[in-house]
Amino acid sequence: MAISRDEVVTAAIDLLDEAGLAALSLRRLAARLGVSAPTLYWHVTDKRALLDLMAERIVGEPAAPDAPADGEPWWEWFAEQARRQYRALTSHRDAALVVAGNRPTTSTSVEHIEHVLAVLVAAGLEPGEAMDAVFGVGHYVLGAALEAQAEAARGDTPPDPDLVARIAELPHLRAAGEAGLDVGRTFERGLTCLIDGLRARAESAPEADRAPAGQAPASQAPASQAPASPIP
Amino acid sequence: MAISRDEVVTAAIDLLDEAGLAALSLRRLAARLGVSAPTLYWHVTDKRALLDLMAERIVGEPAAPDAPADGEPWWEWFAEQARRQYRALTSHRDAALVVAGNRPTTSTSVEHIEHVLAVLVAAGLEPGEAMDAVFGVGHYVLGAALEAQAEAARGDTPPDPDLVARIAELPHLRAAGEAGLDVGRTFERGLTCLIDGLRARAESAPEADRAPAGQAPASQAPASQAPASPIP
DNA sequence: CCGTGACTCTAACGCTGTTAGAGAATGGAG
DNA sequence: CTCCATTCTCTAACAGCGTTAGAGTCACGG
Repeated sequence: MAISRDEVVTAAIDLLDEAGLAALSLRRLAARLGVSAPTLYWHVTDKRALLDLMAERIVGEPAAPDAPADGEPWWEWFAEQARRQYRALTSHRDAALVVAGNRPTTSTSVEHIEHVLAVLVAAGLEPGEAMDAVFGVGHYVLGAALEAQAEAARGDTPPDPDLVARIAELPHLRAAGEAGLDVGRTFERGLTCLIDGLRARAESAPEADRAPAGQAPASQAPASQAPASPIP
Repeated sequence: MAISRDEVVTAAIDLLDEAGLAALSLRRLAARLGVSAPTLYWHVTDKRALLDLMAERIVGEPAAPDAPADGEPWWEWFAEQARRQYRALTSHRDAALVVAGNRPTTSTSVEHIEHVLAVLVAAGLEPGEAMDAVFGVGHYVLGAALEAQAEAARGDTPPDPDLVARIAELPHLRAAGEAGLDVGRTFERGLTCLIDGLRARAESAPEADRAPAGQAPASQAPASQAPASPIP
Protein backbone atom coordinates (compact mmCIF):
# COMPACT_ATOMS: atom_id res chain seq x y z
CA MET A 1 0.00 0.00 0.00
CA ALA A 2 3.04 2.20 0.42
CA ILE A 3 2.37 5.12 2.70
CA SER A 4 4.39 8.28 2.18
CA ARG A 5 6.31 10.51 4.53
CA ASP A 6 3.78 13.30 4.13
CA GLU A 7 1.03 10.92 5.15
CA VAL A 8 2.98 10.05 8.27
CA VAL A 9 3.35 13.70 9.21
CA THR A 10 -0.29 14.41 8.47
CA ALA A 11 -1.46 11.48 10.55
CA ALA A 12 0.89 12.52 13.34
CA ILE A 13 -0.63 16.00 13.44
CA ASP A 14 -4.13 14.53 13.39
CA LEU A 15 -3.22 12.30 16.30
CA LEU A 16 -1.70 15.26 18.09
CA ASP A 17 -4.95 17.18 17.69
CA GLU A 18 -7.01 14.31 19.03
CA ALA A 19 -4.89 12.94 21.83
CA GLY A 20 -2.22 15.50 22.68
CA LEU A 21 1.54 15.31 22.69
CA ALA A 22 1.80 12.94 25.64
CA ALA A 23 -0.25 10.31 23.81
CA LEU A 24 1.61 10.67 20.52
CA SER A 25 3.49 7.38 20.43
CA LEU A 26 4.89 5.69 17.38
CA ARG A 27 2.83 2.60 18.03
CA ARG A 28 -0.44 4.55 18.11
CA LEU A 29 0.58 6.51 15.07
CA ALA A 30 1.43 3.31 13.23
CA ALA A 31 -1.88 1.74 14.23
CA ARG A 32 -3.72 4.74 12.85
CA LEU A 33 -1.90 4.30 9.57
CA GLY A 34 -2.66 0.57 9.50
CA VAL A 35 0.99 -0.28 9.75
CA SER A 36 3.44 -1.73 12.24
CA ALA A 37 5.46 0.55 14.45
CA PRO A 38 8.97 -0.13 13.13
CA THR A 39 7.70 0.55 9.63
CA LEU A 40 7.69 4.25 10.50
CA TYR A 41 11.47 4.09 10.74
CA TRP A 42 11.67 3.58 7.02
CA HIS A 43 9.94 6.92 6.43
CA VAL A 44 11.41 8.91 9.31
CA THR A 45 14.78 8.55 10.98
CA ASP A 46 13.65 9.28 14.49
CA LYS A 47 10.75 10.37 16.62
CA ARG A 48 12.66 13.58 17.13
CA ALA A 49 12.89 14.02 13.36
CA LEU A 50 9.17 13.39 13.08
CA LEU A 51 8.51 16.14 15.62
CA ASP A 52 10.76 18.43 13.61
CA LEU A 53 8.74 17.72 10.49
CA MET A 54 5.51 18.35 12.37
CA ALA A 55 6.84 21.63 13.71
CA GLU A 56 7.96 22.68 10.27
CA ARG A 57 4.59 21.96 8.77
CA ILE A 58 2.70 23.70 11.57
CA VAL A 59 4.66 26.93 11.41
CA GLY A 60 4.77 26.74 7.61
CA GLU A 61 1.01 26.48 7.31
CA PRO A 62 0.06 30.15 7.25
CA ALA A 63 0.74 31.49 3.77
CA ALA A 64 1.73 34.99 4.81
CA PRO A 65 2.11 37.88 2.37
CA ASP A 66 5.75 38.76 1.83
CA ALA A 67 5.23 42.51 2.05
CA PRO A 68 2.63 45.01 3.23
CA ALA A 69 -0.30 45.62 0.94
CA ASP A 70 -0.52 49.00 -0.78
CA GLY A 71 -1.13 51.67 1.82
CA GLU A 72 -0.71 49.28 4.72
CA PRO A 73 1.76 50.53 7.34
CA TRP A 74 4.61 48.13 7.96
CA TRP A 75 3.86 47.79 11.65
CA GLU A 76 0.31 46.60 11.04
CA TRP A 77 1.59 44.13 8.50
CA PHE A 78 4.24 42.95 10.95
CA ALA A 79 1.68 42.54 13.71
CA GLU A 80 -0.44 40.51 11.33
CA GLN A 81 2.50 38.20 10.69
CA ALA A 82 2.78 37.65 14.42
CA ARG A 83 -0.94 36.99 14.71
CA ARG A 84 -0.75 34.46 11.94
CA GLN A 85 2.00 32.55 13.71
CA TYR A 86 0.07 32.71 16.94
CA ARG A 87 -2.98 31.30 15.26
CA ALA A 88 -0.93 28.55 13.66
CA LEU A 89 0.54 27.59 17.03
CA THR A 90 -2.75 27.64 18.89
CA SER A 91 -4.85 25.94 16.23
CA HIS A 92 -3.25 22.57 16.90
CA ARG A 93 -3.26 21.03 20.33
CA ASP A 94 0.16 21.19 22.04
CA ALA A 95 1.63 22.64 18.87
CA ALA A 96 3.57 25.26 20.79
CA LEU A 97 5.29 22.54 22.81
CA VAL A 98 6.15 20.66 19.63
CA VAL A 99 7.67 23.75 18.08
CA ALA A 100 9.46 24.76 21.26
CA GLY A 101 11.23 21.47 21.69
CA ASN A 102 12.50 21.28 18.16
CA ARG A 103 14.67 23.28 15.82
CA PRO A 104 12.73 26.21 14.41
CA THR A 105 15.29 27.22 11.80
CA THR A 106 13.54 25.51 8.96
CA SER A 107 15.24 25.75 5.62
CA THR A 108 12.09 26.47 3.66
CA SER A 109 11.21 29.58 5.59
CA VAL A 110 14.50 31.30 4.95
CA GLU A 111 13.20 33.23 1.98
CA HIS A 112 10.23 34.42 3.94
CA ILE A 113 12.45 35.72 6.73
CA GLU A 114 14.46 37.57 4.12
CA HIS A 115 11.33 39.34 2.93
CA VAL A 116 10.39 40.31 6.46
CA LEU A 117 13.86 41.68 7.05
CA ALA A 118 13.61 43.70 3.86
CA VAL A 119 10.43 45.36 5.09
CA LEU A 120 11.91 46.15 8.49
CA VAL A 121 15.12 47.54 7.02
CA ALA A 122 13.08 49.71 4.68
CA ALA A 123 11.25 50.95 7.78
CA GLY A 124 14.51 52.22 9.21
CA LEU A 125 16.04 49.40 11.22
CA GLU A 126 19.58 48.13 10.93
CA PRO A 127 19.76 44.54 9.61
CA GLY A 128 20.88 43.31 13.02
CA GLU A 129 18.03 45.16 14.71
CA ALA A 130 15.58 43.75 12.21
CA MET A 131 16.79 40.24 12.89
CA ASP A 132 16.46 40.80 16.62
CA ALA A 133 12.96 42.13 16.04
CA VAL A 134 11.98 38.98 14.17
CA PHE A 135 13.42 36.86 16.93
CA GLY A 136 11.90 38.99 19.65
CA VAL A 137 8.41 38.82 18.23
CA GLY A 138 8.92 35.11 17.62
CA HIS A 139 9.85 34.56 21.25
CA TYR A 140 6.84 36.49 22.41
CA VAL A 141 4.48 34.60 20.15
CA LEU A 142 5.90 31.26 21.21
CA GLY A 143 5.71 32.07 24.89
CA ALA A 144 2.16 33.35 24.60
CA ALA A 145 1.02 30.32 22.64
CA LEU A 146 2.70 28.02 25.13
CA GLU A 147 0.96 29.61 28.04
CA ALA A 148 -2.39 29.74 26.27
CA GLN A 149 -2.24 26.02 25.59
CA ALA A 150 -0.98 25.23 29.06
CA GLU A 151 -4.01 27.00 30.45
CA ALA A 152 -6.27 25.23 27.99
CA ALA A 153 -4.75 21.93 29.08
CA ARG A 154 -5.47 22.72 32.72
CA GLY A 155 -9.04 23.61 31.83
CA ASP A 156 -10.89 20.92 33.69
CA THR A 157 -8.78 21.03 36.87
CA PRO A 158 -10.54 23.29 39.35
CA PRO A 159 -8.43 26.14 40.76
CA ASP A 160 -6.92 25.69 44.20
CA PRO A 161 -9.50 27.19 46.61
CA ASP A 162 -6.79 28.27 49.05
CA LEU A 163 -5.17 30.20 46.22
CA VAL A 164 -8.33 32.00 45.16
CA ALA A 165 -8.91 32.92 48.80
CA ARG A 166 -5.48 34.50 49.00
CA ILE A 167 -6.03 36.33 45.74
CA ALA A 168 -9.27 37.77 47.02
CA GLU A 169 -7.29 39.42 49.82
CA LEU A 170 -4.94 41.24 47.48
CA PRO A 171 -6.54 44.37 46.02
CA HIS A 172 -4.76 44.75 42.68
CA LEU A 173 -4.84 41.06 41.87
CA ARG A 174 -8.53 40.97 42.67
CA ALA A 175 -9.18 44.05 40.57
CA ALA A 176 -7.32 42.46 37.68
CA GLY A 177 -9.33 39.29 38.08
CA GLU A 178 -12.57 41.24 38.10
CA ALA A 179 -11.53 42.94 34.88
CA GLY A 180 -11.59 39.45 33.37
CA LEU A 181 -8.78 37.48 31.88
CA ASP A 182 -8.76 36.71 28.19
CA VAL A 183 -5.70 35.13 26.66
CA GLY A 184 -6.46 36.59 23.26
CA ARG A 185 -6.63 40.11 24.66
CA THR A 186 -3.49 39.58 26.68
CA PHE A 187 -1.72 38.48 23.52
CA GLU A 188 -2.93 41.49 21.56
CA ARG A 189 -1.92 43.96 24.23
CA GLY A 190 1.58 42.57 24.59
CA LEU A 191 2.00 42.45 20.85
CA THR A 192 0.93 46.07 20.63
CA CYS A 193 3.51 47.10 23.22
CA LEU A 194 6.23 45.18 21.47
CA ILE A 195 5.48 46.62 18.07
CA ASP A 196 4.98 50.12 19.38
CA GLY A 197 8.43 49.96 20.95
CA LEU A 198 9.85 48.66 17.70
CA ARG A 199 8.14 51.40 15.77
CA ALA A 200 9.60 54.05 18.05
CA ARG A 201 13.03 52.61 17.51
CA ALA A 202 12.62 52.54 13.75
CA GLU A 203 11.36 56.11 13.62
CA SER A 204 14.19 57.41 15.76
CA ALA A 205 16.67 56.24 13.12
CA PRO A 206 18.07 58.85 10.70
CA GLU A 207 15.53 59.65 8.03
CA ALA A 208 18.01 59.00 5.22
CA ASP A 209 18.01 55.27 5.87
CA ARG A 210 14.33 54.98 5.32
CA ALA A 211 12.60 54.22 2.09
CA PRO A 212 9.32 56.14 1.74
CA ALA A 213 7.47 52.84 1.86
CA GLY A 214 4.69 53.16 4.41
CA GLN A 215 2.87 56.41 4.75
CA ALA A 216 1.02 58.26 7.50
CA PRO A 217 4.09 59.91 9.03
CA ALA A 218 2.74 59.50 12.56
CA SER A 219 4.91 62.31 13.81
CA GLN A 220 3.74 61.92 17.40
CA ALA A 221 4.59 59.29 19.96
CA PRO A 222 3.59 56.03 18.34
CA ALA A 223 1.63 54.40 21.12
CA SER A 224 -0.74 57.24 21.85
CA GLN A 225 -2.73 56.95 18.65
CA ALA A 226 -3.51 54.15 16.26
CA PRO A 227 -1.61 51.34 17.86
CA ALA A 228 -1.07 48.13 15.93
CA SER A 229 -4.43 46.85 17.05
CA PRO A 230 -7.33 48.73 18.62
CA ILE A 231 -8.08 46.63 21.69
CA PRO A 232 -9.88 48.74 24.29
CA MET B 1 18.23 7.81 56.65
CA ALA B 2 14.99 9.54 55.72
CA ILE B 3 15.42 11.85 52.78
CA SER B 4 13.12 14.84 52.54
CA ARG B 5 11.04 16.25 49.74
CA ASP B 6 13.30 19.26 49.43
CA GLU B 7 16.28 16.98 49.00
CA VAL B 8 14.48 15.19 46.19
CA VAL B 9 13.80 18.45 44.40
CA THR B 10 17.36 19.65 44.92
CA ALA B 11 18.82 16.42 43.59
CA ALA B 12 16.44 16.55 40.65
CA ILE B 13 17.63 20.03 39.71
CA ASP B 14 21.24 18.95 40.09
CA LEU B 15 20.59 16.00 37.81
CA LEU B 16 18.82 18.30 35.37
CA ASP B 17 21.88 20.52 35.24
CA GLU B 18 24.21 17.63 34.64
CA ALA B 19 22.27 15.45 32.27
CA GLY B 20 19.39 17.47 30.84
CA LEU B 21 15.65 16.93 30.91
CA ALA B 22 15.66 13.90 28.62
CA ALA B 23 17.92 12.00 31.01
CA LEU B 24 15.97 12.96 34.12
CA SER B 25 14.41 9.63 35.03
CA LEU B 26 13.11 8.62 38.40
CA ARG B 27 15.48 5.68 38.51
CA ARG B 28 18.53 7.83 37.95
CA LEU B 29 17.30 10.36 40.43
CA ALA B 30 16.71 7.63 43.01
CA ALA B 31 20.17 6.18 42.41
CA ARG B 32 21.71 9.59 43.01
CA LEU B 33 19.86 9.78 46.31
CA GLY B 34 20.95 6.27 47.27
CA VAL B 35 17.38 5.06 47.24
CA SER B 36 15.14 2.83 45.20
CA ALA B 37 12.95 4.31 42.50
CA PRO B 38 9.50 3.66 43.96
CA THR B 39 10.63 5.28 47.18
CA LEU B 40 10.32 8.62 45.45
CA TYR B 41 6.59 8.07 45.27
CA TRP B 42 6.35 8.46 48.96
CA HIS B 43 7.80 12.00 48.72
CA VAL B 44 6.19 13.09 45.49
CA THR B 45 2.90 12.04 43.98
CA ASP B 46 4.02 12.01 40.40
CA LYS B 47 6.83 12.81 38.04
CA ARG B 48 4.64 15.60 36.80
CA ALA B 49 4.35 16.91 40.35
CA LEU B 50 8.10 16.70 40.75
CA LEU B 51 8.55 18.80 37.62
CA ASP B 52 6.07 21.30 39.04
CA LEU B 53 8.09 21.55 42.23
CA MET B 54 11.28 21.99 40.23
CA ALA B 55 9.68 24.73 38.15
CA GLU B 56 8.42 26.45 41.25
CA ARG B 57 11.83 26.43 42.86
CA ILE B 58 13.59 27.61 39.72
CA VAL B 59 11.34 30.59 39.12
CA GLY B 60 11.22 31.32 42.83
CA GLU B 61 14.98 31.48 43.18
CA PRO B 62 15.60 35.12 42.34
CA ALA B 63 14.80 37.17 45.41
CA ALA B 64 13.54 40.24 43.59
CA PRO B 65 12.89 43.57 45.28
CA ASP B 66 9.18 44.24 45.63
CA ALA B 67 9.37 47.85 44.52
CA PRO B 68 11.74 50.22 42.74
CA ALA B 69 14.58 51.63 44.78
CA ASP B 70 14.48 55.31 45.66
CA GLY B 71 14.91 57.32 42.50
CA GLU B 72 14.71 54.29 40.23
CA PRO B 73 12.16 54.66 37.43
CA TRP B 74 9.55 51.95 37.43
CA TRP B 75 10.38 50.79 33.90
CA GLU B 76 13.99 50.09 34.76
CA TRP B 77 12.90 48.20 37.82
CA PHE B 78 10.39 46.25 35.77
CA ALA B 79 13.00 45.43 33.16
CA GLU B 80 15.27 44.20 35.91
CA GLN B 81 12.53 41.87 37.12
CA ALA B 82 12.34 40.42 33.64
CA ARG B 83 16.12 40.03 33.46
CA ARG B 84 16.09 38.23 36.76
CA GLN B 85 13.56 35.73 35.53
CA TYR B 86 15.48 35.27 32.32
CA ARG B 87 18.65 34.56 34.26
CA ALA B 88 16.83 32.11 36.49
CA LEU B 89 15.47 30.27 33.47
CA THR B 90 18.77 30.13 31.62
CA SER B 91 20.99 29.34 34.57
CA HIS B 92 19.70 25.77 34.74
CA ARG B 93 19.87 23.47 31.79
CA ASP B 94 16.48 22.91 30.11
CA ALA B 95 14.87 24.94 32.87
CA ALA B 96 12.72 26.83 30.38
CA LEU B 97 11.28 23.57 29.10
CA VAL B 98 10.55 22.43 32.63
CA VAL B 99 8.73 25.65 33.40
CA ALA B 100 6.92 25.70 30.08
CA GLY B 101 5.44 22.27 30.47
CA ASN B 102 4.16 22.81 33.98
CA ARG B 103 1.78 25.07 35.81
CA PRO B 104 3.43 28.42 36.48
CA THR B 105 0.76 29.75 38.83
CA THR B 106 2.66 28.98 41.97
CA SER B 107 0.89 29.88 45.14
CA THR B 108 3.93 31.34 46.86
CA SER B 109 4.57 33.94 44.21
CA VAL B 110 1.13 35.46 44.46
CA GLU B 111 2.22 38.17 46.87
CA HIS B 112 5.10 39.12 44.65
CA ILE B 113 2.80 39.52 41.67
CA GLU B 114 0.61 41.74 43.80
CA HIS B 115 3.55 44.04 44.48
CA VAL B 116 4.46 44.20 40.81
CA LEU B 117 0.88 45.07 39.96
CA ALA B 118 0.93 47.81 42.57
CA VAL B 119 3.95 49.42 40.94
CA LEU B 120 2.45 49.22 37.47
CA VAL B 121 -0.87 50.63 38.60
CA ALA B 122 0.93 53.48 40.33
CA ALA B 123 2.68 54.11 37.01
CA GLY B 124 -0.66 54.71 35.35
CA LEU B 125 -1.93 51.36 34.09
CA GLU B 126 -5.34 49.90 34.72
CA PRO B 127 -5.24 46.73 36.86
CA GLY B 128 -6.18 44.62 33.84
CA GLU B 129 -3.51 46.26 31.74
CA ALA B 130 -0.95 45.70 34.47
CA MET B 131 -1.86 42.03 34.66
CA ASP B 132 -1.54 41.72 30.90
CA ALA B 133 1.83 43.46 31.11
CA VAL B 134 3.07 40.94 33.65
CA PHE B 135 1.84 38.10 31.50
CA GLY B 136 3.20 39.64 28.32
CA VAL B 137 6.68 40.13 29.71
CA GLY B 138 6.50 36.65 31.18
CA HIS B 139 5.64 35.17 27.81
CA TYR B 140 8.48 37.03 26.17
CA VAL B 141 10.98 35.93 28.80
CA LEU B 142 9.87 32.33 28.58
CA GLY B 143 10.04 32.25 24.80
CA ALA B 144 13.45 33.89 24.75
CA ALA B 145 14.85 31.52 27.37
CA LEU B 146 13.39 28.56 25.53
CA GLU B 147 15.02 29.57 22.29
CA ALA B 148 18.32 30.40 23.94
CA GLN B 149 18.48 26.96 25.50
CA ALA B 150 17.36 25.25 22.32
CA GLU B 151 20.24 26.91 20.51
CA ALA B 152 22.61 25.98 23.32
CA ALA B 153 21.40 22.39 23.05
CA ARG B 154 22.11 22.35 19.32
CA GLY B 155 25.58 23.72 19.97
CA ASP B 156 27.66 20.85 18.72
CA THR B 157 25.55 20.03 15.64
CA PRO B 158 27.14 21.79 12.67
CA PRO B 159 24.80 24.00 10.66
CA ASP B 160 23.39 22.61 7.46
CA PRO B 161 25.85 23.72 4.72
CA ASP B 162 23.07 23.94 2.15
CA LEU B 163 21.26 26.34 4.46
CA VAL B 164 24.25 28.63 5.00
CA ALA B 165 24.79 28.69 1.25
CA ARG B 166 21.22 29.86 0.71
CA ILE B 167 21.57 32.46 3.43
CA ALA B 168 24.69 33.84 1.81
CA GLU B 169 22.61 34.59 -1.28
CA LEU B 170 20.07 36.70 0.59
CA PRO B 171 21.37 40.21 1.26
CA HIS B 172 19.53 41.20 4.42
CA LEU B 173 19.94 37.85 6.10
CA ARG B 174 23.63 37.89 5.29
CA ALA B 175 24.00 41.43 6.61
CA ALA B 176 22.24 40.42 9.80
CA GLY B 177 24.53 37.45 10.14
CA GLU B 178 27.59 39.61 9.63
CA ALA B 179 26.37 41.92 12.36
CA GLY B 180 26.72 38.92 14.63
CA LEU B 181 24.07 37.10 16.60
CA ASP B 182 24.08 37.22 20.35
CA VAL B 183 21.15 35.80 22.25
CA GLY B 184 21.75 38.10 25.20
CA ARG B 185 21.64 41.18 23.02
CA THR B 186 18.57 39.90 21.20
CA PHE B 187 16.85 39.43 24.54
CA GLU B 188 17.77 42.93 25.70
CA ARG B 189 16.56 44.59 22.55
CA GLY B 190 13.23 42.82 22.58
CA LEU B 191 12.77 43.59 26.23
CA THR B 192 13.52 47.23 25.57
CA CYS B 193 10.89 47.38 22.84
CA LEU B 194 8.31 45.69 25.02
CA ILE B 195 8.91 47.97 27.98
CA ASP B 196 9.11 51.10 25.87
CA GLY B 197 5.73 50.24 24.43
CA LEU B 198 4.38 49.64 27.89
CA ARG B 199 5.80 52.92 29.09
CA ALA B 200 4.16 54.81 26.28
CA ARG B 201 0.86 53.22 27.17
CA ALA B 202 1.25 54.10 30.85
CA GLU B 203 2.17 57.69 30.11
CA SER B 204 -0.73 58.21 27.74
CA ALA B 205 -3.10 57.47 30.61
CA PRO B 206 -4.78 60.41 32.34
CA GLU B 207 -2.36 62.08 34.72
CA ALA B 208 -4.77 61.90 37.63
CA ASP B 209 -4.42 58.13 37.93
CA ARG B 210 -0.73 58.32 38.45
CA ALA B 211 1.12 58.61 41.72
CA PRO B 212 4.19 60.84 41.46
CA ALA B 213 6.35 57.79 42.07
CA GLY B 214 9.14 57.73 39.51
CA GLN B 215 10.75 60.92 38.40
CA ALA B 216 12.40 62.26 35.21
CA PRO B 217 9.16 63.27 33.48
CA ALA B 218 10.45 62.06 30.10
CA SER B 219 8.02 64.25 28.26
CA GLN B 220 9.24 63.10 24.86
CA ALA B 221 8.64 59.85 23.07
CA PRO B 222 9.93 57.20 25.45
CA ALA B 223 12.07 55.13 23.11
CA SER B 224 14.14 57.91 21.68
CA GLN B 225 16.19 58.58 24.78
CA ALA B 226 17.22 56.48 27.75
CA PRO B 227 15.52 53.21 26.93
CA ALA B 228 15.24 50.57 29.61
CA SER B 229 18.72 49.34 28.82
CA PRO B 230 21.49 51.06 26.86
CA ILE B 231 22.46 48.38 24.35
CA PRO B 232 24.07 49.97 21.30
C1' DC C 1 12.90 -15.38 -15.25
C1' DC C 2 15.40 -13.12 -12.19
C1' DG C 3 17.25 -9.73 -9.44
C1' DT C 4 16.98 -5.35 -7.22
C1' DG C 5 15.10 -1.95 -4.79
C1' DA C 6 11.13 -0.22 -2.05
C1' DC C 7 8.47 -1.23 1.66
C1' DT C 8 6.64 -3.96 5.56
C1' DC C 9 6.78 -7.46 8.96
C1' DT C 10 7.82 -10.11 13.69
C1' DA C 11 10.77 -10.52 17.66
C1' DA C 12 13.18 -8.56 20.90
C1' DC C 13 16.18 -5.23 23.87
C1' DG C 14 16.60 -1.90 27.44
C1' DC C 15 14.37 1.70 29.32
C1' DT C 16 10.46 4.36 31.30
C1' DG C 17 6.62 5.73 34.89
C1' DT C 18 3.89 3.48 38.10
C1' DT C 19 1.51 0.09 41.42
C1' DA C 20 1.13 -3.64 44.97
C1' DG C 21 2.46 -5.08 48.92
C1' DA C 22 5.74 -6.60 52.20
C1' DG C 23 9.36 -5.11 55.44
C1' DA C 24 12.51 -2.09 58.65
C1' DA C 25 13.08 1.76 61.74
C1' DT C 26 11.38 5.05 65.10
C1' DG C 27 8.96 7.03 68.82
C1' DG C 28 5.17 7.62 72.08
C1' DA C 29 1.59 5.04 75.24
C1' DG C 30 0.39 1.63 78.45
C1' DC D 1 9.80 -3.33 78.51
C1' DT D 2 6.22 -4.16 75.30
C1' DC D 3 3.06 -2.86 71.81
C1' DC D 4 1.27 -0.24 68.25
C1' DA D 5 1.11 3.14 64.77
C1' DT D 6 3.49 6.03 61.77
C1' DT D 7 7.07 6.87 58.63
C1' DC D 8 9.95 5.49 55.34
C1' DT D 9 12.11 2.06 52.18
C1' DC D 10 12.34 -2.15 49.77
C1' DT D 11 11.62 -6.01 45.90
C1' DA D 12 8.78 -7.62 42.15
C1' DA D 13 6.25 -6.71 38.54
C1' DC D 14 3.19 -4.43 34.78
C1' DA D 15 2.31 -2.08 30.57
C1' DG D 16 4.12 0.91 27.51
C1' DC D 17 7.84 3.40 25.23
C1' DG D 18 11.65 4.25 21.36
C1' DT D 19 14.54 1.60 18.78
C1' DT D 20 17.30 -2.22 16.32
C1' DA D 21 18.04 -6.67 13.77
C1' DG D 22 16.83 -9.16 10.36
C1' DA D 23 13.76 -11.69 7.53
C1' DG D 24 9.89 -11.36 4.23
C1' DT D 25 6.81 -9.48 0.40
C1' DC D 26 5.85 -7.09 -3.67
C1' DA D 27 6.40 -4.55 -8.14
C1' DC D 28 9.10 -3.65 -11.90
C1' DG D 29 13.02 -3.28 -15.30
C1' DG D 30 16.46 -6.00 -17.88
